[in-house]
Amino acid sequence: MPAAPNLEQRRTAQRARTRRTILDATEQLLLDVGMQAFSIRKLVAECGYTAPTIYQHFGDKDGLLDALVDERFERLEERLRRLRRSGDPVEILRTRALAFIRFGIRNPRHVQLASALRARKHAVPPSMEEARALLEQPWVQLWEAERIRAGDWHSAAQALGALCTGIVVARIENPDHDWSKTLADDAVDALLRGLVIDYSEGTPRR
Amino acid sequence: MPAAPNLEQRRTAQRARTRRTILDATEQLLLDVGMQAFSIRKLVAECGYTAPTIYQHFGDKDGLLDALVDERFERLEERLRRLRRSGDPVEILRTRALAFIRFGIRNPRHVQLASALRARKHAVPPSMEEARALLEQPWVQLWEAERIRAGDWHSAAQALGALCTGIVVARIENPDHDWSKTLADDAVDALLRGLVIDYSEGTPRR
DNA sequence: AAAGATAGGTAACGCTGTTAAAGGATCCAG
DNA sequence: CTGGATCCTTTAACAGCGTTACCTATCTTT
Repeated sequence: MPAAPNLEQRRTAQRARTRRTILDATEQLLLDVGMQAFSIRKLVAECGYTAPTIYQHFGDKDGLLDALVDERFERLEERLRRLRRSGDPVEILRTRALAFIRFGIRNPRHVQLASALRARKHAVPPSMEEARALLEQPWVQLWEAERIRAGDWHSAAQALGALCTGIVVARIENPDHDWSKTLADDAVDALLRGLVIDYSEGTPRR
Repeated sequence: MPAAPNLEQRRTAQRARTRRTILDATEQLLLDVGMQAFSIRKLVAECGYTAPTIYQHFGDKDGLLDALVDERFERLEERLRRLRRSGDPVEILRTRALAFIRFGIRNPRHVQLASALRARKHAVPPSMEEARALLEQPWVQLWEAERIRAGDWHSAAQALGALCTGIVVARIENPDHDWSKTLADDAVDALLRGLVIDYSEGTPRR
């Protein structure tokens, strides 16, 4: 049987609860009115707390949105970690890249927010950096196995990263365009074919 | 010898001049303070005109920025048109894609602005759409020559477009990262190798 | 029971985009 | 040469924004 909760424990628990409430309301309002029309005033009108409370917990409007984005990107990090780690590094790359793209397409507002936040401050949410690292890491093995066609290891990793963000950004920025259903698969496959030496044809896919 | 300018001609000339002044001041202020801190008040304090004048000419803050972006992207369109149109379509694609990326890297503020504007309104600057069309057009020839490896024609075009915007966005969003000097060349080459059937090795480049 | 910390509320400051109403300059008709 | 119409520009204000100095109530500790 657990001991009665300490004072400090209760306090931090309370803090966590109000943080949660505020974050949930933020997410809801953001989905309702869009990130352009989102404002602290509307948020406090809906979430029950008042402005200074929010500033006490998150410091800043950007801090609040940062927290929201970071939290969501932690899910991506988790998912990437859950995918299999062993086997052909190219296959790992392919799987992670597709998961990355899928996540971006399913969370357009958060991606957009992350981009806007990075545009004004220099800070990147740590979970996002972590996800990128997971997407770059398998390239090291390929490099050591001398399976990278041209250029250095960074170049290849950055190329795949750029392709992923490019697909996500393009699809987010004009969702009405009739995007090829197989775009992500085709593009990632093609880039990997072009970058890696012996991934030309005999891949298990298709 | 030209006739004395008509009244209407003189008026539109005058309009064009003030438009020019305002746009130049906008560009300057934007470069000075960054797009986050840019405001109409600061603009009117620097350009000599007052707020309603600007609203008369551009309708809106977004309209003003739209005009600025559109104007700049017309340069890209021109440059893409100036590049050679004949020869191997793959080579045309490669050249245009690299010009596209180069332009984005050299005009980060305008690209960022275009992205931000597209995020709130649905409108895309026409010159930007034109540039994209120029980047997609050569794919049709490749498709007719049955030189596209897998998927449909749209898929390939969208993949290359996504890679280009991805590289630009990535480099703009964190300019401090030490980007591989050959990233753009390597990435575009690799993707084309993976997408097009007989572009594997014997390209004139390198 | 007194004292002190702490979460939360009140009300204000300075800034923003935007616009209604008014002021002039410039051109045509008589 | 003069009266009137048509633009273009300015003055002054509105509503909403992010943010913060100050105050209040509640609850733990001594």
